[in-house]
Amino acid sequence: MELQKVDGRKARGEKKRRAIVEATLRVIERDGVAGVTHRSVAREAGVPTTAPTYYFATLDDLLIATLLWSAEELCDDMLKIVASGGCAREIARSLAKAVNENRSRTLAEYELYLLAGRRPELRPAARRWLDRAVEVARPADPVAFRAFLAAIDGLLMQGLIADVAPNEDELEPIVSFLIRGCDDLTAAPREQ
Amino acid sequence: MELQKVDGRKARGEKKRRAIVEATLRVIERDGVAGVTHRSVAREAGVPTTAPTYYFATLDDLLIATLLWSAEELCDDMLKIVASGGCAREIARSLAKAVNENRSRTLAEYELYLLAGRRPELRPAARRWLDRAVEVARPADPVAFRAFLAAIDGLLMQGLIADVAPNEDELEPIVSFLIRGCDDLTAAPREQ
DNA sequence: CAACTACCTGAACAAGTGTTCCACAAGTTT
DNA sequence: AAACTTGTGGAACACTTGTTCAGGTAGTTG
Repeated sequence: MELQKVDGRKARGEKKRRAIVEATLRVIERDGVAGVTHRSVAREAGVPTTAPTYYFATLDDLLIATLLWSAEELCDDMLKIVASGGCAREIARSLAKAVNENRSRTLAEYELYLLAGRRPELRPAARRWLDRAVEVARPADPVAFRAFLAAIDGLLMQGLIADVAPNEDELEPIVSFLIRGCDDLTAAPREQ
Repeated sequence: MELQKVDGRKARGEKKRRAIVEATLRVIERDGVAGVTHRSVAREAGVPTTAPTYYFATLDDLLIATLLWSAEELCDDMLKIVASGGCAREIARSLAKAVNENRSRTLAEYELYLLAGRRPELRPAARRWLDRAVEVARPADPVAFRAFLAAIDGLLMQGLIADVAPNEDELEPIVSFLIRGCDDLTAAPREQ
């Protein structure tokens, strides 16, 4: 009991810290990275103006913390897409969901990508889902798999700038084309 | 002579206007959309602080004008990639150039994409190269072609967040995989 | 030449920014 | 209990932002 006893103050603080990060992500989803200010985040999180400054030395630190955290969600989302049993229908469904129901989240995730392009420290986080995808899929044909991963990014981005986002029926044939040849994406290690 | 005589004042104004747009694009390439302010643009263009406001009612108008204009360059660049004679080597070379020599320009172009995601008025411009690509290529297999176009976006984006951007040798096999089946992308109807 | 017009800009303003500071509240330890 | 640590938040500061505006300047016209 005494062992895992933690300072109640720190516990509450840590909770608030996470609340601030989550509020920041909501702001990014709504208004983009440009809309992130100490005050807008504080308002969104329902904390005083100075709270974000207290928990994060600088606005940049808050942004980076938020994006690193959101990168894990990106990773999960993407892996869910990739590992949809290698079935084109499932993959197409996930992609369609990303550009429709989860549009703002997807948009936020690509803001992360872009920011990573300018800030090397964010790159490992932004790239993580790509590395993990290769790990879990163990593709028989690495080249085909890289093409597949690239196309996922492209389909999502292009889906975000379409007048009406594509649905799963439109996406399915394209996905089919991409995964033909890597019949079962997760198959490789068996015979080798 | 008298016919095409234009007010010298207006001519100078139009020139300055274009200089401001070009300066804005340079700022975007260097610091991203976030770095665009009346003052930063004015400094870059070597004009007084109020000049951008004079020529563009609002900062947003300036940003939109710049992005619409840059979208034409994006279109040209992308078409150059797509229409590299349908040869994988050429396409790979163009892609490698985009993420190396022209890295900052490519980054700026994806800022346009992302902004278009949030501002419907920018979407037609951002999408233009996709439509034009289909026009000029007249692909025999539209599905394969869409997959190819998506993969271009993905390869570029992923190239931008890599620790070391890929070179043409790494890209070539992936491109080859993508255009297999659409042997000659520009082949379909040869009836001129 | 002067009159006119259209373009241009320096100074200024209100609003919003990141951040600091300090008094104080809440929790923990001695 | 007192002494300490940690969390909290209102006021304030220096600074940057977008935008306005009145006066000035260059180009055109009579």
